[in-house]
Amino acid sequence: MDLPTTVSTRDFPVTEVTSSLERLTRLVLRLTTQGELSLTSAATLATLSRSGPSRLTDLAAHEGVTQPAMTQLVSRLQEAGLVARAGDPDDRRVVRVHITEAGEAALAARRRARADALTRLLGRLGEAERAALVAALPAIDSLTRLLSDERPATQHAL
Amino acid sequence: MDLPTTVSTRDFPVTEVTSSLERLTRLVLRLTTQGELSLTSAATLATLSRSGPSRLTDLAAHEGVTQPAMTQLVSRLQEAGLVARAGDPDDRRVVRVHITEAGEAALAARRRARADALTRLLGRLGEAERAALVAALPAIDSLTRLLSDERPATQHAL
DNA sequence: GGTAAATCCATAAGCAACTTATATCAGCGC
DNA sequence: GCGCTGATATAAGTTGCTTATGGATTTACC
Repeated sequence: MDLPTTVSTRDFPVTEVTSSLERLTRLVLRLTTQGELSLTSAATLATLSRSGPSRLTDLAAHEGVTQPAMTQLVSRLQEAGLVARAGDPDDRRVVRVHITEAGEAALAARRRARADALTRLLGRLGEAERAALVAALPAIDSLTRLLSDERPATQHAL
Repeated sequence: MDLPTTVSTRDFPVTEVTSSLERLTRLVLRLTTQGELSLTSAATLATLSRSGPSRLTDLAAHEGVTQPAMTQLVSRLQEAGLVARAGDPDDRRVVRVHITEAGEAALAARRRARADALTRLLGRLGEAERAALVAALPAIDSLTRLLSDERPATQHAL
């Protein structure tokens, strides 16, 4: 497969990218909403699994939600037995949240389910499309990074 | 830039694709929630603009939400003056929803804002990344199509 | 070292955007 | 003209956020 060797910002199909991204977003969203872990729940569990026990405020900042939202999310996860709260002996204001074994298991199960589903789908794409997808991953991650950097400052669409 | 010439399903980095897609989804979502049109609202307006007046049930099916959800969404959009309801003279059970001029304007404004924001972001990617993104668009659209085809049948993750 | 300010978390109230279950009303077959 | 189906509406409940505020504890300043 060949790519255009240069794609300037001028002739970039901005509208197409936007609508493709939105369609994809809505699908991922709808598929996620089927009674399993929400996107934010899963992301929070993943963060806890990767970074270890964290304070509520840090989690909220990391996942891009307000602190009350994270308090509620942690409460829900705690009720489900997926995380636990513990006081910090050094600073008794802070709550340290850590993932439980059940939480790790739920995270692993979710990852497995998603990987399976995606693998099945990918099998139905052509070679070229798979390759294109892999090649675009760095760009997608760059976009994500740019977006999350810009977000707090200027509130802009997309 | 060179791509791997073959990427089999076996060695495809499924986990990376999944997490990249989810990060991107959460960002698009959060950026969308800032008081403008919701994703579904915008999609509905776009459908109305493209396909003309439609019945509620058809709209609901097209956007993948339940009929009551669409009734409520249309009511909200109507209150905002972006759509209007009209009875069908031939079949007085049906309501035909059509977009208003204000609706078209809102849709255009949203598109412009998103295109601008995206253009700005894309300017900060490298040439290679932009090219990779363009090249991946067909694959992303194929994925979207596969997902929306499969969804009603098997309720699966991602 | 005692009060003021700042920081961390929780609670309250409200909202958006869904869901399921049910009601209403129009058309249609027999 | 009765009953079924089909199109929409209404009701009630849920999830996952939001802003505003309060209580507890640490930090900083005089």
